[in-house]
Amino acid sequence: MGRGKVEMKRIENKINRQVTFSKRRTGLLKKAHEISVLCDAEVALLGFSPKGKLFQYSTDSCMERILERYDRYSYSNRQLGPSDLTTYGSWALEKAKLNARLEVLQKNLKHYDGEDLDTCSLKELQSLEQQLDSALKHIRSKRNQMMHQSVTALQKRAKSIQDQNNVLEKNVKEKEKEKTLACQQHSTYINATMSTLNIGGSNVYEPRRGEEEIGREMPSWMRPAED
Amino acid sequence: MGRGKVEMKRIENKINRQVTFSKRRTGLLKKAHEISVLCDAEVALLGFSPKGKLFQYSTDSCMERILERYDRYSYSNRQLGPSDLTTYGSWALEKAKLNARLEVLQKNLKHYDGEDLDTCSLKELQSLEQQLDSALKHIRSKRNQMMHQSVTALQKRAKSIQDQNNVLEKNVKEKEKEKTLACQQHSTYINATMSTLNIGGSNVYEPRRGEEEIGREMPSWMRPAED
DNA sequence: ACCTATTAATAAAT
DNA sequence: TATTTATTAATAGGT
Repeated sequence: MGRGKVEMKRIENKINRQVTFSKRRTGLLKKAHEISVLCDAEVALLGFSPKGKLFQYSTDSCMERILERYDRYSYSNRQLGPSDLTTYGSWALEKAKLNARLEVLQKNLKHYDGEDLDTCSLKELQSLEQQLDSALKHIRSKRNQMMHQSVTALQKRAKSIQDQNNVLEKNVKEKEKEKTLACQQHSTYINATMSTLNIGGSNVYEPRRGEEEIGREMPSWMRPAED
Repeated sequence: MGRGKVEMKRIENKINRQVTFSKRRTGLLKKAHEISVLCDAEVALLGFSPKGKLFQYSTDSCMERILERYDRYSYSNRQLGPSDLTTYGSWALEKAKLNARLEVLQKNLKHYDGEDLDTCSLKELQSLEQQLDSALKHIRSKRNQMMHQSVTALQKRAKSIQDQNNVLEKNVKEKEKEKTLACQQHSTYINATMSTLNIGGSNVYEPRRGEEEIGREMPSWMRPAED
């Protein structure tokens, strides 16, 4: 919304970026507040400007309570144990548990990244290989599906533009026909006058059509991934 | 925006409230993402639906880093001493950070298992595919290396056993020779006696070599996986 | 879930 | 930075 669409990528001009940030921050905070009020939802929003300055919003100005709830939610959702072990004494235990869990997950992730394999047995390696192979199949299938969707959407769009084009072209041809007719009538009149006054020459204006933009907006996967 | 203005107060109708929440949540997440991309800002957004279900967004899917930055920012801004870290609110934040990190890791793990791919963009899918592909290469290379090591070790062991064998065989042949000689001497003596006493026949003890055990201990990858 | 009239957000200009 | 305005985007209410 504004004078023209915006591409969803970093605004390179520093000034524009800062201005847009200010406007959009206002909008974002407003929207966060609105959903909070209208829908009885608890919302916490925080961020940093391109300059690194903090901005935040939280329902009832209570960031801490929401973060706490987030904590409890994350916790209970993963069924790691009672979520209300938030008293002083339990903190160390909780932290230890979380850290332990983190460690396990990170090790697994490392394996999935093909790192830290020296501690694996051959059997573990084989099972890992099998799992990754299967995951890769899933991912490729999903990617193909998404690409196909993109292509379909593009084709649809191209067709719609082509239709529009045909209509326009027809329109233009009619207009030219009318104009030619008018010119002929005019020059007939001029020539009659000319022959009387003995002056020569006549000009007809030829309009040019702008270039079309089909294909300018291609889906992201058609472009090479940046960095 | 919609068919008429809306009053900024809680929507009483439960259905409408839920529908509006869903729509606005989508919009809010989108706006958060947009300001993040367009303006190079780091944004974290989290909240709970009227039903209490969590939703969240964070730049680069890294809630943890942003909470940490928030933590540091608040910290330096308030210019508080380390003692403040022992207040309840700081615990909540610490835990939130850990939980956020856990969540990211678990999501990644799911992706690595080929699950939960619907929330991925095409670009994310492609990067995931690339990563898994590379990991798979590492893993296969590691596996080949281990197999090769196994084979080499086997060959070495086989050779050493063969050498031992040769020694033993030589030894045995010598022993036999000696025995044969002894027998011959003995039998010469016996025969002499025999011929005197007229008793016939003779027996030579023939030792049997035990079976060798080469190949009994094969590396685990040569066996079919159990169960 | 999809549609569309209408309001809201905002990009660019000032 | 604030205001204006043309334009796009979000969405309320309906199907």
